[in-house]
Amino acid sequence: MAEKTQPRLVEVKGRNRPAKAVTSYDVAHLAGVSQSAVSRCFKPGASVSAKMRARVMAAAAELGYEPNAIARSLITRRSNLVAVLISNLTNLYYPEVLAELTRRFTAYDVRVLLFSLESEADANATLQQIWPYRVDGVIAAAELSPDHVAEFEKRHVPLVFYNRQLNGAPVSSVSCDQEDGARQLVDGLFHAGHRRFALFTGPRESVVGIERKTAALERLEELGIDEVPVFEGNYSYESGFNLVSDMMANAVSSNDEAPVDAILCANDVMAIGALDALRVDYGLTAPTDISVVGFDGVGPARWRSYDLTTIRQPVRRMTEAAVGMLMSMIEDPEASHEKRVFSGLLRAGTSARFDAGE
Amino acid sequence: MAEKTQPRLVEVKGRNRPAKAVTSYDVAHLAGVSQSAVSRCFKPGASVSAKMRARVMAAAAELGYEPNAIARSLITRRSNLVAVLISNLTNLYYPEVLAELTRRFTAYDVRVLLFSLESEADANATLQQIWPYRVDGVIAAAELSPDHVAEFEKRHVPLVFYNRQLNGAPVSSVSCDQEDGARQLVDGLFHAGHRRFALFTGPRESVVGIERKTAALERLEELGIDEVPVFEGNYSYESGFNLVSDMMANAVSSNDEAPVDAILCANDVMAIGALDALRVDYGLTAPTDISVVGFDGVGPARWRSYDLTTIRQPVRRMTEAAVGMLMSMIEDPEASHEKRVFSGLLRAGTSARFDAGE
DNA sequence: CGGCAGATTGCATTCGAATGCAATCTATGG
DNA sequence: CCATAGATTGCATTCGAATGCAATCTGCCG
Repeated sequence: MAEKTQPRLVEVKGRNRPAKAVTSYDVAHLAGVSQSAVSRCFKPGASVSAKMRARVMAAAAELGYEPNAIARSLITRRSNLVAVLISNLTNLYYPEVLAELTRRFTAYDVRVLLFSLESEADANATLQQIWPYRVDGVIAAAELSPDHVAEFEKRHVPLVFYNRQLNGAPVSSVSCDQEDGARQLVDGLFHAGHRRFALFTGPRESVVGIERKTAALERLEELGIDEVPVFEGNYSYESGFNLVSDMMANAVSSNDEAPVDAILCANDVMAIGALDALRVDYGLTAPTDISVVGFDGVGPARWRSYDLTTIRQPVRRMTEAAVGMLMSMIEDPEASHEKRVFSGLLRAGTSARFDAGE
Repeated sequence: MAEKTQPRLVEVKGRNRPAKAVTSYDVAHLAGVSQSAVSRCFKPGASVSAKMRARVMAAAAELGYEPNAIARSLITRRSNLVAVLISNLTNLYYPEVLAELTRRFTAYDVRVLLFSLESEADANATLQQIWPYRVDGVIAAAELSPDHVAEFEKRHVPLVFYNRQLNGAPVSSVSCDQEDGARQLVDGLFHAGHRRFALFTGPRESVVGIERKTAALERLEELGIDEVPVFEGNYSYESGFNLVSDMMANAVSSNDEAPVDAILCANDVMAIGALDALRVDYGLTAPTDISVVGFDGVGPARWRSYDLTTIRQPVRRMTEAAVGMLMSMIEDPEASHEKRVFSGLLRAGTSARFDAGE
């Protein structure tokens, strides 16, 4: 019966030619069945007799057959690929997120295409690279413009933002409650007696940074504290380090002590930079002389030299939510959008005098 | 002339159906040309008249056409995808490598499929996920067994190891000269007068770790120093931290001072952990009381609390080499294998008394 | 104006797997 | 032993772009 299939398979694909990969036709030929049978054997839940399955699998194993995902994607219109956009990978916070995301997508048998954006301008170029691959969905831990988001709509590509928003726009997102976190930090510092605050913010364009900053300032105002000096950084160690001297220079005059007693940093790495500058350049140590808090809960926040008081983002739960949300949007494109916001967990380290409870 | 093309395009693909993406047929139809013409317009260097190109591009723009990379890959047998395998992403060293790799591949118009392996056992499963996608090549910053490598050979998938080897096996690789780095560190410490060394190694299975350790021990022996206590860690901060007490407990008795005067750590993060433990638990600070050196040159090594003396891996050059090597293997599958080894650069911090020599 | 080389264009086929439909097989019941 | 419903299987087509080949067009020269 094997003779029924076309001979070209045998002739053209000897073991001497440029090494074409094994196809379902090859397997079918060897097993003496049709190509569709082979295809069905590799599709869960398809109608195949035990005998057939055994023959086909034996042949497939013998030839080392692997279904071609490219061909499959073409016909099924499902690539089983998702794109993950990350704005700047060297930010200590993202590797953990990325690792979790890939792990979870793998569980769904979905592959991750990684794109690392260096700037807003990259977004355009990156999207152009994504569309041709017909990804099933996208997770964006990077800023996208409303126009970009509209493109997703138009192309019916599910999109889930990770820690980003697009103000009122109808998009799905998973994020950490930055405002709540900022309030927790402010409250704890306030209760512990701090009254002279300073803010080290993220870069002007960072939405997350703005949320943290705004919430902190609002809360401080509610507590009757105005006139909070704000210094703009860029999430880097150096910026946290350098802002300390800016802050000191900015101080009115008081030579006797630090001009502020608590610094709220936009992220952990800046807090770490600030702590170092305070100690190295000014001989001030936390929490005795001054309090410093961060945000994110990255690994180094737990290093003993810093032991930051910070808000730990629940990365596990957030990534689980993001992946789950994207997958269900892929399954059901009609589903409506959803925003899930997770509260951060306070991690009380020793970088600040802090009083969490009532 | 548009009437010449099949009408099904018009009928089936109205604007009401489940939203199929725009295809080259749609563009061809609108422009009144053949599908092949459209295809040629999107292929650099194809034979197309200016007039034709203009018409097609106009139609394509009007419809928002994006070539389908999946379909293209099927026929060209080139997916323009590469897989990057990374053994454990949360190791501080890898995010930088990963960011560089994606950046460079992007320049070649190649997309990166990311796989993060958590253990050796994952390698099998991961490879199974890779084959169906017919990636053009793979960069492995993870251990693979000879059997795995044989699979690459068999399937003619170019493979470049990043900081891994497979003893004598004929594979391409890019790596940092671990031995040389270890020697530089030993020499510098020795010249500065250190004589009582200890080693904090990476996990037993880590090839890189073994190289660093072996080279250090050999060099020490050449310098007449035997009996070097070796403690096994796992590259983590905690392991570096904890090994300090192991080391102290292991010391003969001398209560007066540290049992060793120089610790060679397998990577920066362990060195950082060690520095913290020494300071916090034993009141010893570097470089006065003891010297600690790391390896890699990750960002936190430059943080002022640590300011590590370490070997900085030339990540830029290494990733450039890896990407270039893989791309040329893809272009020319016949090319022979190549190993490129880059020397690390000594970064002299203040975590060690150190004399780099003439 | 005829002829010819080179440039363009279209036709038809191909890549490899999935799937609707029809044909065939199997098991069951009468 | 036959009919019939349900399970299997094969056939033929499809997904969307690339490309060898042949047909057509252009421009240039004599």
